[in-house]
Amino acid sequence: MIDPPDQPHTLETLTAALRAAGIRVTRQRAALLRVLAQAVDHPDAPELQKRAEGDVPGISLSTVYRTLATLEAQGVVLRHQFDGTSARFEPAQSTESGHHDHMIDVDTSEVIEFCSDRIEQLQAEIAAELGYEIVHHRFELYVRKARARD
Amino acid sequence: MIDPPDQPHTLETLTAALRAAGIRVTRQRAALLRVLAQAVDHPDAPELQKRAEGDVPGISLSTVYRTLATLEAQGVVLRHQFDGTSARFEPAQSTESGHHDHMIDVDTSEVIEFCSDRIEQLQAEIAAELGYEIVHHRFELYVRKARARD
DNA sequence: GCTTTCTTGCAAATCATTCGCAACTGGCTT
DNA sequence: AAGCCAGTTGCGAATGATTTGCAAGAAAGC
Repeated sequence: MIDPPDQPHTLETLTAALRAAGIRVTRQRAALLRVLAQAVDHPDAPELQKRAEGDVPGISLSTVYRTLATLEAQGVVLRHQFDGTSARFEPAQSTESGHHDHMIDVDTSEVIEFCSDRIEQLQAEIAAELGYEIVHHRFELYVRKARARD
Repeated sequence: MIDPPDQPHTLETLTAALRAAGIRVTRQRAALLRVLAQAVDHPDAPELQKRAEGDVPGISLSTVYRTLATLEAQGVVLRHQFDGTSARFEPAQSTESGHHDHMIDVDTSEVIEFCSDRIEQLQAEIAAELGYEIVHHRFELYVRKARARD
């Protein structure tokens, strides 16, 4: 797991950190890092492949999956498995400003991020009360745009 | 969707309700209903098949899956897709006494149910605040038994 | 009891993801 | 700058849970 940097990860600090972790920064990995850093949404593997093709024509889907697994293991990306869709990924750096959870618009599949300290607190209490400690959690709201009230 | 009964569903009221909904209560479906009603855990499809074999030797896995899909559509069972495991099922009737969420012991895969009104309330607020209404949600805590403190 | 329609069991198909393997390439070494 | 070599890639095949096509079988109404 790569240590949190003093400054937000840039592509440079990040590749350096990866190299330091004994992970080669190949063209395909660099491309995926860039594509992930630029993503404002939550793309899945085929979508990331498509976006990386600009940098590395012919990058294979297996490489995308393998790289994502590697980056996930390094704590650089987060994998989300929302209901009924393939896995979606986001850079962990977007989490640095605090943990967030997700709302999924069931009509559009759009993903909306939100934070709630109270949820975080509440779940820790619940676990503690039952004699457990939290390893990780999953909190997803499947939602639909509220109808303007009549 | 089958209406909530005046009394808790028995196998009888349930099969009657299903028949009324135009769904034939075959031997395999009856067996699965019974097995689900008796389950205190959260079995997956192959496990349900195994348990139903007592009543219906040779019941096929596809039938189990198909039946579970049918019962889910009727609101009779709930399907849970926890991380890294196959889907697990539970009778919806165990939800009648109020909604519950799940803690999954990452060491044992054991599923522990818990209720929290505050969570329910909180998530409704969060969604409303962002202009959405909740269709359903997913709240799972992946936990580990707390080490007795030294 | 008979018929119609819904169900079943089987095997084959899906679908996202992973894996084996031979060819290739970062990046340290000299 | 050239070489080495373990870590990586691309390909295609394998995986594993779940779904589906189809012909044979069985609920429930008549």
